[in-house]
Amino acid sequence: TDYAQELLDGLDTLPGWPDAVKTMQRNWIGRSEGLEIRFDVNDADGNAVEPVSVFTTRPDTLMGVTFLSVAAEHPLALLAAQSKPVLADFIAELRQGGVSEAELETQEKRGMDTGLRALHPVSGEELPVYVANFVLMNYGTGAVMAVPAHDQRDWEFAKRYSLPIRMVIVDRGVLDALREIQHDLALGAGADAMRAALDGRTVDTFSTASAVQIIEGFEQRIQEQGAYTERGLLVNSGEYDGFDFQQALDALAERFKAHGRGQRRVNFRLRDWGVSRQRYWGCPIPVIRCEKCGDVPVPEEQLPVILPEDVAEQYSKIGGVQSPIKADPVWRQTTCPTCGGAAERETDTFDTFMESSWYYARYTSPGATTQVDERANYWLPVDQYIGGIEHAILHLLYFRFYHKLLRDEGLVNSDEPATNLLCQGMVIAETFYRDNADGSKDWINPADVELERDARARVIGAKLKSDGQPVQIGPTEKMSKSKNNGIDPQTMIGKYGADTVRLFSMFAAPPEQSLEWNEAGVEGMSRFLKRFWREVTAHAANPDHPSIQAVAEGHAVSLPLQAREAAEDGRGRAAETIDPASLDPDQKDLRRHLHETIQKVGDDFGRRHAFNTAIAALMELLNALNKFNDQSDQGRAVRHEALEAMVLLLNPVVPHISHALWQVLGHAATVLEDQPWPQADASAMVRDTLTLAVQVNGKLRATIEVAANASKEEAEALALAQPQVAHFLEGLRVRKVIVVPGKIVNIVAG
RNA sequence: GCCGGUGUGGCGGAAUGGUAGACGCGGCGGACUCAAAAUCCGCUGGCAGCGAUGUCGUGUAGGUUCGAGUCCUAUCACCGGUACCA
Repeated sequence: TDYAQELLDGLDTLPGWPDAVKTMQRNWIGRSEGLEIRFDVNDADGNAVEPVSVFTTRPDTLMGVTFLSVAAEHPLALLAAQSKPVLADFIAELRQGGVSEAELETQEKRGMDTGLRALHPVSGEELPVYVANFVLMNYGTGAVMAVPAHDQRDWEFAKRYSLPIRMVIVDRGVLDALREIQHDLALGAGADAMRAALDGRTVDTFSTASAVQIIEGFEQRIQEQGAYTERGLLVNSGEYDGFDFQQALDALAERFKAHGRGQRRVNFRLRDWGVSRQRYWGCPIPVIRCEKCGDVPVPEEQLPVILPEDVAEQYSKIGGVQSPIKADPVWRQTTCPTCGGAAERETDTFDTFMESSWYYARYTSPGATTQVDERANYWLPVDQYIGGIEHAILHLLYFRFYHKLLRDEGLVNSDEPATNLLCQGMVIAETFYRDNADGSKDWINPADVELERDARARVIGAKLKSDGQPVQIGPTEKMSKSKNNGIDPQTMIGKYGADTVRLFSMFAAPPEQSLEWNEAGVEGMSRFLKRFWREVTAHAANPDHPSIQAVAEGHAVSLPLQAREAAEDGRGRAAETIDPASLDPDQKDLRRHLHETIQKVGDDFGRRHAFNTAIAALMELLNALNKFNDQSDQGRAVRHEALEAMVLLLNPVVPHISHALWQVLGHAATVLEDQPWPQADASAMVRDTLTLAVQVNGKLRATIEVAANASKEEAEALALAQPQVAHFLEGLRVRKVIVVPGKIVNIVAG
């Protein structure tokens, strides 16, 4: 918690982290500002006992406090329980229950009166003190001031135990109504002071009767339907009437400071990290307990402390649910490193997050004899960290916290452990099963199942390949042994090759989404790579292809057969160069398509991390190349440029095939990885004409081709001249035409 | 409960306020083949229509906008986290 503020502020220095993760961490750290206020407390006989402090973010509701709630472990609860057995039983019962936040928050609100009475710090009124199951000892002070009119949880509690609900916050309309009544009263009584309360305004919006109605309606809603939790204006609060939130906060902070009864305070939801776990696996906490010397760290030369390995045997003796090293009477026995007397080892182990919090730093310093060495500062922070979104809070917060610890120990010199974070999804797959007679299920691997479809290609059933009998279709879920829906990547790699499997993994979904495994999809990727291979080798087999040069230079590269034959015929000649000015429209189109693809792939890989759309763009380009049968010199030159660029663009995803094809394209002497990343040529992307969508009242009615430099007026005139447009404008008057250059013409008519 | 996310054809998904369904899978039809596989070509959101085309359509209900899958409000379902699963 000492690092809470820094962990919060550090999030603003991480533009490369997903906003969802940063938002979750901010909420988890949960910084809130408010007041800590001390309430004096009397016992049932009216004698003063220890006072209680509460933390509140809503001091403006102070005059609406009708009781106090404390956690079951709170000292006041324990004090009251001493003389009240039924309360002691209740507290014991609450401690039995679950401790997780989800359990505490969803269970029914329950409580019990302690019999103690807190004194309101402003009014002096006596307020009951309840033990409540929803108050947590480790947040704030373990005690809260309950304002049922303006806090929904307190409201539910008050309803259940018939405690008063006192309205002290209203919206502007209600306050005005209240003032109207006071104004009327003041006139009747002739009291100038009341007139002053109106801030000099003349209020005649309300009659007294309607004002009463407004106030009663507001109050009734609170009493019957639930708390009003918005910030508003204070009423029923004596000298603070009419104040807004900030005024009330400032006034009360001042007042309590003067009386030594409270102060402004920043509170964090974040709790300290309890690093011990009562279980066997995990690193033993290297501490020895000595009756004489207390807790003594295990000396460095005795590290690491090794877990016993005969636990299976031990376990059968122990039974039950205890950690084997806790139950083992022998393992713990040792001697005290300080006094040499008999002592016992700590039997708790570390939370496994202890190791996952700094492994990345240790990885920079293999073989180091200290935790990390100077290599850490060369490599860190991590440029690109990748992990599942399920780690958004715990691991990724411990990770950041630990880095700051390492920094404060002088082991690293950066503030944050990773510059960029990508949260990837899980791999999921379909599930299939058969019901057994005893109600259990036999899960069947998707690879053994064949799907049945109706005429519309919808899946209507599934059957086991081996016996042809039907199986049930289950949900698509995270791959697991228990659901038998796992696919061994090695089997897939053996069948289709590593490139194909990688390509599918990148294509099936954006990385942050879950990826649905589907063998037919993998086959599709295999088809794409085969088509690409054929496209390149067919191009290379052309007698005019530059790869011939490679053989001529004596490089014994493994060219595809056709290319090799062409090469050995000695028919090679130098590559044609592209003359952009002499390209025909189809050649220009292909070249523009190529350079637009280069731009898109670069952006998708580098900025958007949208590998799936980058691959889709390359598939489109291959489809275009496939239709491009131009065998002229310039046609081949354009194709050659496109194929080389595609090989380079695909290299990060399919390194093996692209490495081979790079050689096929005539680069026997160079390595693909040494080549610069392709750059889009702006001049190749220039368009002569653009296609605009034409809408009438927001609905698409036609498309038009306009010159790239056409004016808005020209586009508008052409749009209005379309027969389809005229048809839909019949009987209507054109009111407005919106032209968005390069995109759309929208005709608004009515 | 609270915090974060997701919801689009038969399926995975695309669309960075401007032509919804790119690309892939599946399906249908055709070519090649003695045949099958592989490969290639064409079609493929629903409804109506021979067709041109029209119309509906992005969980649900509203709203903002000339224009909304995209922004806002409410709501439903599902997924992740909720501090001892890691």
